[in-house]
Amino acid sequence: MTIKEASQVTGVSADTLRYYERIGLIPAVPRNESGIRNYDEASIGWINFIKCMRGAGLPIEALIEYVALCKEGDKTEASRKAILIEQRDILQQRIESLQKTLVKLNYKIDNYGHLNQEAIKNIKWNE
Amino acid sequence: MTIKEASQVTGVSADTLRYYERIGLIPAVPRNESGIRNYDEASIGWINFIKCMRGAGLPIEALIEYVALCKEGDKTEASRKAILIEQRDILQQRIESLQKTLVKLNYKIDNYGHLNQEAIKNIKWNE
DNA sequence: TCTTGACTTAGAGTGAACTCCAAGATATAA
DNA sequence: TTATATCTTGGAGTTCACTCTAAGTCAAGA
Repeated sequence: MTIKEASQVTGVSADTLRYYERIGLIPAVPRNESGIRNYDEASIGWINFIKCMRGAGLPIEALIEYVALCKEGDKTEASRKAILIEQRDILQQRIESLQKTLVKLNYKIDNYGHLNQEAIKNIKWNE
Repeated sequence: MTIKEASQVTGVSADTLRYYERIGLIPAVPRNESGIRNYDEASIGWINFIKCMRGAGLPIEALIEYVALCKEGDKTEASRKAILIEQRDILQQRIESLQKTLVKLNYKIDNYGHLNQEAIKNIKWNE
């Protein structure tokens, strides 16, 4: 699969695919004799995984480290798992924080236009 | 309250406070005779609101528009509410998407180190 | 054989959101 | 009054995560 096809399949631009590979955010993609990338199932799987993780806001740094550990083989399994757990916990906290903001926003919306502007003023945005 | 105190109270740097005011992300802060900012309760409330919204990923553009409408008075109430509703809906979708990612991440973590690597490979990251 | 189009690399450019800086005004303490 | 600290502005600089460009290679079709 060429980089163009891989881009279409994953929805990640060819430029970004090259960039991700360059910085180690996805493992090296297999090449043909003339050095042209030939994306296989595993490559596509990596791209989709990374796309999903980036979409959830996981830091590029953590993902690069994760990919690097994967390349080193089975002995890094524990460290890899630890990275995922750490990032999972951060994501969980982030979701909880967003949910609190959603509640406040809903409260503000529900009270809009009513005469109880006092209620809105009492929302504590910093908490 | 000086800009330094406002910065300490809200956790937003003085530079960022000036920047936010400059681009209209918070309404003009009252000044004393010599032009120095004197943050009052309302200013602090605005900063905390904006900080909360930005923390939840609401776009600066939408918030600038919201603030501008607020300045125009009661007649813009409906448009303001519409902005909040639109952004609330986006936030809700974002939370749902993050929750799906969290589930996948948990699944991957739970199966780490077990012999069922097949299970992990079957996670569909693009969906 | 020539053209077309897709690929390669290294490196420059971009936009968002700050963050810092210079030069000058003002305020407080010794 | 002098020193120190904090404020002001406009504008330059920084970082991140791409995104684009230039110069060149390579493969397929007319």
